[in-house]
Amino acid sequence: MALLLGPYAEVVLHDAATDRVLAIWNPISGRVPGDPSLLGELDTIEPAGTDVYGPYEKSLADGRRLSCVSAVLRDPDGRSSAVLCVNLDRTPFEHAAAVLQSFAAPTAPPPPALFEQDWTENMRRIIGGFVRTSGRQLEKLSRPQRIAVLAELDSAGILDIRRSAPTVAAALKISRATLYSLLTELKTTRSQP
Amino acid sequence: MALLLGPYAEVVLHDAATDRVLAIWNPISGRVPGDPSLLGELDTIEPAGTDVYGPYEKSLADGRRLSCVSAVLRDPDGRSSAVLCVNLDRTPFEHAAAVLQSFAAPTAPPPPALFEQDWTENMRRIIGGFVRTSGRQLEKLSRPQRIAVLAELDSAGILDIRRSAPTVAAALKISRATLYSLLTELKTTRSQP
DNA sequence: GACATGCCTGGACTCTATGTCCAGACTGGA
DNA sequence: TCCAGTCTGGACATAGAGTCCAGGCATGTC
Repeated sequence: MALLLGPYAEVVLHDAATDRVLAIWNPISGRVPGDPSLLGELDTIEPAGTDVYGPYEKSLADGRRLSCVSAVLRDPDGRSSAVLCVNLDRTPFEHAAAVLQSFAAPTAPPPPALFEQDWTENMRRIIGGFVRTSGRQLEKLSRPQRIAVLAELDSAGILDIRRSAPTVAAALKISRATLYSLLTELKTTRSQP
Repeated sequence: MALLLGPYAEVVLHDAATDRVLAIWNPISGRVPGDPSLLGELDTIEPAGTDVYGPYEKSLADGRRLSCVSAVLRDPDGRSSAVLCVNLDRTPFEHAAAVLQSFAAPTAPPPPALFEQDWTENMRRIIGGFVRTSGRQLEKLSRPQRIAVLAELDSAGILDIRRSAPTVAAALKISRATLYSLLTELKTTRSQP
């Protein structure tokens, strides 16, 4: 697979037991065998049916975005034993697409059609992404981490939506009171760092 | 210009005095000389500086989207006398871009990044679009027309944003009371048509 | 085990935004 | 001139947004 997909795809084999990288081909992310996988709660991402997840999106620290699929490889007895991930660097395609689009595109952003109708989906993606990259369960986040998630949600405009507060609090599994407590802390530390 | 831009661009010359099409080359929109221009309040769209507007976006009934620029050609005395519009069919470019994008794109929509941060921009575009297609000034819309705009704004989620009501009312140049009046009428007629 | 610390929580509370109502003003016809 | 339809500012009731606090529940320390 690594050969077929040329220099733009990274193929990683994870050990599900130790949560570490077993082998890696064409390492875009710079990981080496033995590194922690940070798969976190991959198993619970998509409880629907198959053992193949994705395609979903991940980002590298340098901003490149990857399209990823993962497959769980199971023992004969059914317990998972390894996870195979293929990460494709999208940037070249995005660049080419941007060239084509910009040729005729108005400077105004393409009418965002229906404004992100389902903001709860949006919210869940942000929270889910944080949980996955931080590698800790939602319930076990530290206070600063919770504040960080809130900052993301806030700057994504989620909190400007009517009646969102209770929903957001529920999604973060904290009380409404705590939500506001975190929020004021976020704002004060932002103005006096 | 029509020759240069091949089969994908329509060039139209409008008579500002009679608001009708003077001449048209390569008619994508199917208009012929003598047709009404429906330029509406083009002159007030972008009061900033020059006599060249755009690029902005228009749509055809069949769904194709056009990138458009307009230039006002003035008499020596400074009053406008004609408007030259170039409309470029974006669909071929969009198709090509879509092919490239879909190759590596996750099925999930690309994280709408920052949720349409500036919803007021969004709102103005919807209102502006309505005014332009209806061809009537904002202040002179009929009640059903106002309801129609509100329906668009509503289904775009604008009204689900906190504190949007006063801003929306102001943008529509109606009072807050009227806004709610229109809104209840919209909702009752929608449930009992 | 006793205590201190830090955070979370439910509930009570205040204040602001939302939505409703109405009398009066305005507008475009008959 | 009057009338019907509509818009408006202001008064109001209610729901939602934020704030506050006395507890509760962990964790860590002695």
